[in-house]
Amino acid sequence: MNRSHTCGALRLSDVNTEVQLAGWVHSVRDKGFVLWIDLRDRYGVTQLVLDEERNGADILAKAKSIGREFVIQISGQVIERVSKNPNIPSGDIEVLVKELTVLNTADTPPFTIEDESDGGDDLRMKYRYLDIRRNPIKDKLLFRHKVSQIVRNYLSGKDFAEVETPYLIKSTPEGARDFVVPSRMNPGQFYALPQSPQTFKQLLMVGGMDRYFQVVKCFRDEDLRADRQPEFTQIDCEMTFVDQDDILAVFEEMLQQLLHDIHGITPAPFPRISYADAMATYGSDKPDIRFGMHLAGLNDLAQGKGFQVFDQQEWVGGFAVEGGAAMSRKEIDAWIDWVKRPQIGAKGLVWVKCNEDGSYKSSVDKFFSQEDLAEWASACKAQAGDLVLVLSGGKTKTLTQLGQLRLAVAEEKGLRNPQVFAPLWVVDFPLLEPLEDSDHFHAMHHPFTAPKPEHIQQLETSPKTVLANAYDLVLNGNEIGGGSIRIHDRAVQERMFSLLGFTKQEAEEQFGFLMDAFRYGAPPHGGIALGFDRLVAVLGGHESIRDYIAFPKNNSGKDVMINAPAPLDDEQLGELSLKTTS
RNA sequence: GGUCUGGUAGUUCAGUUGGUUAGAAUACAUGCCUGUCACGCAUGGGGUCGCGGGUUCGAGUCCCGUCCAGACCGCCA
Repeated sequence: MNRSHTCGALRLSDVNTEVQLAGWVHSVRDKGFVLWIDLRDRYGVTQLVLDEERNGADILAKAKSIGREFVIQISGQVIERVSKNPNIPSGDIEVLVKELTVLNTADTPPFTIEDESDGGDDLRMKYRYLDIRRNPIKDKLLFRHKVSQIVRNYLSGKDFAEVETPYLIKSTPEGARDFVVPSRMNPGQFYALPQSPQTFKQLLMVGGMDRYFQVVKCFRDEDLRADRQPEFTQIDCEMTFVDQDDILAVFEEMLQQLLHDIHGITPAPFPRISYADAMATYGSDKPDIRFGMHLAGLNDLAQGKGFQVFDQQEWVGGFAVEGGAAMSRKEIDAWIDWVKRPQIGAKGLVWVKCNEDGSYKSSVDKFFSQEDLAEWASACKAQAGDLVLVLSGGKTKTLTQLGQLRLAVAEEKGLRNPQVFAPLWVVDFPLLEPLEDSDHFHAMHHPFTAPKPEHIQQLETSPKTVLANAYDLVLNGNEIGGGSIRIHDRAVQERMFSLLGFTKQEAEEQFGFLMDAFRYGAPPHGGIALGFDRLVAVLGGHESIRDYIAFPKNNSGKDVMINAPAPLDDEQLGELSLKTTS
């Protein structure tokens, strides 16, 4: 069996060439006297032609019996088309079929194998192997390959070595829920699948690997979203003898390389903003900076004027929507309903229209003068014709709500253009988050993140104010990577575990291997992990990561094609000591 | 764990206030068609209205429960 060309290769310059092609029958157009077959493979579509005069009745009859998605092989001669099709690259030629072999028949597929398929998500996932024949999915998988090649080449060129770390490891209580694997040879004991290779890559640094990367599967047993899968891929990296700026420089250049090679863009040096500024200005630690609409605090201007709703709250703030004064009452009411949804949880929404004539019209005219409203508009940098939207409440919660409203308004106004790329670094994250109902803390990044050296002495005295050498890489409102300088000092790591509520014994049991390693000359090190699926999706201009994964799980963590997960039979359960045999 | 939306032909969907034999497009089958490429034309077959219960003279439509799918909240160091 052989083919001389792929189905995307032949052009006018190949006319008169004898060729062998193989592929799937995309469509058959039977015109009676003449019959065309669109033959498809990964590389494209080539039209085959058969008629009674040139091919004879036998082969024409054979071709008439062929259905969609049959796998066929033909040999024939490339000829120039009488009627050309400018819409496809091979549209100037067709292949006059001389021999035709049906390699395999096919049932009628459950959905059309077209760019705009009629198949719903569920059906497409069940027959994913058919879905992958469609250009949009095929192209996304090839795009993923391209991104991984650029990344691998870039990192290899920077002396990073790809090292594989184990998948069967130990469960730890910090972080997400673990997927666990029972050990047959060790009854009643379990491996866990890694949430990330974090400790192993640090041990590689202790081992002197100096620069490591891995394109690696990670596993988290948490509820899913459109951009979250139970198994997902990270570009995991770690470097020795570096500070934060060194790491940011390497991975800023990597994303620049990707944007350049993929989209022909050479972005300016990425802005760096602190976590505190990101929250204050954008109400998010992963701001979308493709557009303005910066948040502004309005406490000084809006409180103490007799409007009880504001006066009772910790914080009042808002932002300006360009041209928003033209919104109808109905449109504004829709936004009021939007912020009141339980997912957002605001009690209401105050609005101020900045009229073209310099006057103001608001939902709180009874309480505030034109001068008051002018000051709000000024604080939010609103111009005539803009609309100021204002929320109040607890500071953190209200900032988050405004941030969500900002994104939704931008989406509505078409400001979230997926072809525009706005990367930035968010830096200076707090090291610790206070836990409710506890004296202990939660690691904002993870327990191995180093405090800023100048903050180490206040770890115990003022833990909430300790900042970390931790950073996130953000692209278009998506967190596509995060990392930190790690702790490499045993004593500091012990203090960190203590703040997180580990007893000395628990820390020893969970992470003794790491603490031991720190006794034997652990070098300063740090790194980053990029969410590969999400990076590929955002670079590809899409929100959902599912179509960038060959065989994704659905919302319930199920693979509907192979029907996983599934029960085990009693014998297998017994072998794994998961069922007592009676 | 929670909120919301949906489930009707192989597929994507419509189906009014509860009322005759549940429709359209597409796919499929058959026939016709001298250059198609979303080919066209004609004809035809195709339905457990997710499942269970209830209200009613009568349920795709209303109510309750349940299953499945999707989006989101919680969760995701």
